[in-house]
Amino acid sequence: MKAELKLLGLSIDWSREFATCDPDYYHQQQKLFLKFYEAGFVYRSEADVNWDPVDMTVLANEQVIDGKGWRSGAPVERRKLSQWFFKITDFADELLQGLDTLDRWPEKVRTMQRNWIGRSEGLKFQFALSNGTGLDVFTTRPDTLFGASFVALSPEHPLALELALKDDKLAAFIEECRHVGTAEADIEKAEKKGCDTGLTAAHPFDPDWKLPVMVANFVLMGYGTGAIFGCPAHDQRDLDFARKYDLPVTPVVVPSDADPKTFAVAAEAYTGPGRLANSRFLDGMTVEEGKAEVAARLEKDGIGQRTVNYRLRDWLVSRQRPWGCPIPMIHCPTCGVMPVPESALPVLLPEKINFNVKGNPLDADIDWKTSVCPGCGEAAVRDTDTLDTFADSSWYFARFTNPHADEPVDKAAADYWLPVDQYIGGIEHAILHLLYARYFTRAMCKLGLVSVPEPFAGLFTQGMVCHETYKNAAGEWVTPDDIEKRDGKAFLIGTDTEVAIGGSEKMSKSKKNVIAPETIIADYGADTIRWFMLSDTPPERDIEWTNAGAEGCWRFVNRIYRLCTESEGLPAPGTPVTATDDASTALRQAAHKAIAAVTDHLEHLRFNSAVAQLYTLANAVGSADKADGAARREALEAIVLLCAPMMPHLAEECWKELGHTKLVAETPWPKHDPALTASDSVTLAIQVNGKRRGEITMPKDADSKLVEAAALAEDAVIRALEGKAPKKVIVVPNRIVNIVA
RNA sequence: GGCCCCGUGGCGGAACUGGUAGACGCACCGGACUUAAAAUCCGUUGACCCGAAAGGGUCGUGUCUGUUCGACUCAGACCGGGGCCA
Repeated sequence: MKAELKLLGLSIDWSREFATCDPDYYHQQQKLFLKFYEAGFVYRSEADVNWDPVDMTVLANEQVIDGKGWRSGAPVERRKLSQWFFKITDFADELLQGLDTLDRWPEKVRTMQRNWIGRSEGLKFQFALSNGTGLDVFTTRPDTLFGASFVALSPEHPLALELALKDDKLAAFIEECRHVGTAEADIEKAEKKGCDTGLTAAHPFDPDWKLPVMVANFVLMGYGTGAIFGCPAHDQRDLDFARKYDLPVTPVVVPSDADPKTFAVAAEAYTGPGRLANSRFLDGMTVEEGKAEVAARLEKDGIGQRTVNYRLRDWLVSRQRPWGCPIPMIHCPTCGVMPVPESALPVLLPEKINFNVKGNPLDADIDWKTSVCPGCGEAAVRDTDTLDTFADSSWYFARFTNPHADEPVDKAAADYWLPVDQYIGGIEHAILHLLYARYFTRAMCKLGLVSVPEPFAGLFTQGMVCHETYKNAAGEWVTPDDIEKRDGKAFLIGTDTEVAIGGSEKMSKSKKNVIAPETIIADYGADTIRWFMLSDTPPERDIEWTNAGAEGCWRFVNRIYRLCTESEGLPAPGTPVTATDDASTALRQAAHKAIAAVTDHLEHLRFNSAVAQLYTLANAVGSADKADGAARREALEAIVLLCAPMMPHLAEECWKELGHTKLVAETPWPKHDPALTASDSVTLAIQVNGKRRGEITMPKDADSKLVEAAALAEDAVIRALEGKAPKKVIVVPNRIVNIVA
């Protein structure tokens, strides 16, 4: 990896290099963990967690994609375990509001994070149950309270579990629910099912109105209070459920164009705006007024409270893996959970790890895990979990500012460098890494370790490099290095054995569709591959690797080199350009326009457009035989300097060939001369009734009357008008003339 | 289901706040140089039609409507692809 980066000639300060698995790094991370612990940002709790049966570890919610572990792809299971959590939910609101300050982040990523945090305002209130207890529910639609027809508990709700002890049918139902995946999407897609508890709940505004209390598979324990009231007319899940169990469906919100007396809900719940109906004192109110009225009344009665609820869950960071950063905690039978004193850090991983054990090798390593309690000095055991490796990448950028500091973060260095000006990563990090890193930075900021609340001022999400995939008859992936193409079909090199050509996918080792950079660099050189990767596709899109494209870039590299070495009659470096003939002036204009355009494109990361400008300039130089030597030198030097960020090796070579003794790297970026980028004549298109009929060349900023007269005098215009008099002439200065006939 | 993004030649893609659609590259074809080839250089290339030619015309940015003197660009509906949340 490092060798590849060096071969590509990337400008990286290797003196700051570290690996997150270095004991020094995880030593600092353990200190950071303990600071978080002291500050109350970390807690331990028993909870239903996502268990990856292949990786044999728990995963955070963010790391479960479509019900599967993000690394292993195995369907996750639910387990109840005692685990460490970062209290990221305490930061939910500021993480959400902070998104508004990130104006150099893609809107898409900000939206994804907003959705993930999932803030919703609503009302928490209590139902009085027939067994004499109270049940808290959360709703975002208190306005629909008179449309309620049941109350539902999550299968994991404590009350459900308690009732199941005496109710076999309910216990069996809860057991059945456990077999559905933990992902919300799975639960959503599953058929809505429920089981009656036998209890009833009194409507908060009418003690005589009793609602059945059910346990339902679509109610999430992790959202709100794990209990809801169901209003079938205005929530699709509730409606599906009500239809199945034949519960009443009473519309209480009526759209403005419908009659309250006849409005009915059939197969689709109505979630739009409207006026309340069938709702006693709420009748006639809007949805918003209804929400406010119900909340105010229940708050006054002391059984309700307006609350904000988040979808975001706390970040589960314990991992049952023998690599990474050991959690610096000790479990003492007497003192409980004790942090390892800072003087006893780092807690190093064992030197030898025995993987031939069931479960976590650290847990099986008696020598390693046996310790003494820092409180009472008696025998105790270490926490055998390691931190989620996403923690490692959540603060490394702060460590980079001074990677050798004795503390996790050197404040002065961090203040100098942070926030990161331009962060680049794949869109797949939109929620995981980018949310965790934002959380860490805010937590560190609260602790005074850094001064900035946000880690990355600018974010750019780049695309992937893709390539065709190949499979042999046995269905195994075949690397492109072993393929040759004949008549659009692929064969193993030197044989008639055909292989199937699959779709183009992100280059990955598992699919073997990787072109190793070393090979390409050996064939074409590092600059060709750099140029190729930038040349056609905008960086945010996926790029399709084709050899044909690379060949074209190789030609350009050679062309630039030839232009610089074979041009004749160039004056010495630094010679002022004095010629004013047309050819020289035209070349100078081309050079300065390119300087202005390339500079602008590069600043906006539009590398493909910058490349196109350089081709245009190279074409201009190539055909400027008549231009003065000094003008040609100026244009060539512009090409070399403008190419340098993309093709540094070529640029230095050409710069030397052009007679310079300093490096391009030491040379200032070129500046364009505005006098040369503004031409004094412009070509305007002439339209008749919106159709282009010709063009005229006029002095820049010519008087509209003159432009109009010139346009009307054009042969093509006269022909198109067919003798009709123009009704109206629109002159857009320096751009276009449209004649309406 | 909701929200968001995307749809332009054979291909990758240009086109700033509505103002000459297809820049630039790839590929293809033709030509020059060469005994020949490679390399290099020059030229054509959105579709269709008229013309011997010069040239001229019609259509054209997923589909259909609309706004406008003028729409790849704005609005609405739809089709297709992708993403996020369900």
